[in-house]
Amino acid sequence: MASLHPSLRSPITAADRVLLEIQRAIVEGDIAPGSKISEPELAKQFDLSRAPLREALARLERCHLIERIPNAGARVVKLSTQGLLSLYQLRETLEGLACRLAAEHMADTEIAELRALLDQHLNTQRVREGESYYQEAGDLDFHYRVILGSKNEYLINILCDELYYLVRMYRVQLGMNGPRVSRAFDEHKAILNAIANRDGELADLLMRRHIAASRRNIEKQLEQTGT
Amino acid sequence: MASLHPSLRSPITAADRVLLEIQRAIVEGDIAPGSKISEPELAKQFDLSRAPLREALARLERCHLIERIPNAGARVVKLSTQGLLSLYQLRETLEGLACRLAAEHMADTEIAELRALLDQHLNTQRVREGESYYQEAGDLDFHYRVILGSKNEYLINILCDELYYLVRMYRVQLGMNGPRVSRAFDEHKAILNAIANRDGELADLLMRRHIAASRRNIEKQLEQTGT
DNA sequence: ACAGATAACATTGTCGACAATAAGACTAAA
DNA sequence: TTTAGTCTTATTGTCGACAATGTTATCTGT
Repeated sequence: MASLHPSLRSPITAADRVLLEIQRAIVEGDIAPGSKISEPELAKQFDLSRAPLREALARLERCHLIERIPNAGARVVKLSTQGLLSLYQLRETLEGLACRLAAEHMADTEIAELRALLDQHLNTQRVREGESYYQEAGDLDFHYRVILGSKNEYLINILCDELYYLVRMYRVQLGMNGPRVSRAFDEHKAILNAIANRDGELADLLMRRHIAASRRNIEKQLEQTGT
Repeated sequence: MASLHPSLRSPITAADRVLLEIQRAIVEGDIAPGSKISEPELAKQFDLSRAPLREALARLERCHLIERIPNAGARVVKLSTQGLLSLYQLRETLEGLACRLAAEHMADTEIAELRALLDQHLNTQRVREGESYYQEAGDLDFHYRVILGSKNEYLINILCDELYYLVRMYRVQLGMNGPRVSRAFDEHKAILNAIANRDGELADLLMRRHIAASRRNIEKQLEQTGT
């Protein structure tokens, strides 16, 4: 694979650590959208030199969390309805493809594991109803596994390493919760069944619908908050 | 847009220059696939320090031309049938989407310009029959404009900045030529017509077929050469 | 002779300082 | 008062050196 998630790579460098911290801070809104990134300031804050920090910034740019202008500096991205639309448009298509490929390429054992995962999520959902953290983690886990099941390295890279964090940022800052939660589980189940039946076309369709529904949900939140 | 092509950005830095040079060298095979990238060596070769070089390497990794392992170094990617398949699988879907969006979002003037471009290519094709360089440039130009016409920043970024160079590497090193050249023009024309008719669905379908045909063509070359 | 440990080497990661560029403040003229 | 220009300041880009890690060759013991 071109680039693995830092936490999954053997040697963890200083740049990796600061990357994860800043990534989290941006995604969760601790660093405000649109705010300027100051290299000296951040370097002092994390107590390291600018070299590993710049490495981290390069990767943050790669996953669309910041925008850099040469000789001018970097800014945290601003969320927008247009951006959300573009992002989810892409996700629909890409994860749809991932589903179709997963239906072709996932091993039976992988499918069984995925089914076990869903059952497990269903339980935790019942126990901790309304707590969006577990729900979100479970949802991401499901999507992750399907994407990995596609066995297409470029597709995996784009979805998991480049688009994922931005998707999460929209969800965290705009709130993915409410009645959609329970429905999402049913949709996951249906997708899994399609994959298990090796029906790539149906899996594709269901995943696209699933994401479209998710998009509409967030869009609603965005309009309430105001651009 | 998250990241523009270096040559299109106002301030051109040393890292940009060396990036373009190495990029070209890798794509055209001057630096052999699979060979190790030595930072000190390249720095000496291009007569600059390792800092801008590492910046360039980070971007090369981003467009999948090299693979880096922390503390171990970077290697130029190796071409493979599997890689080609994965890449074109993705391209089919993504450029199909781009076409559908282009049919929705391109301005009439843009469509007119694209038509003019195609006519122009037809002429140069007749004049310089068989010279694949112009053909390739023209083909890329067409695809570029359609992608830009989608008006989806993430889609544009992925296709133009991340996947493009690798696509070109396969084409350059394996040779896209022969009878496919003339047929490609007709396919471009058909795609353009669909876009002009605002028939996104058809444009999507035609583009996917167009790329699938292109893939089969290269695949054939790859099998002849041997893995 | 072969396997494992060890040491010498090379390469990458990180650091602090300097140079080049852009942003902002201040002055001066209309 | 506004605006254009200049100058100051701060930030980014680049550099050379050091530290940490990976790799390779050597040495030792069986």
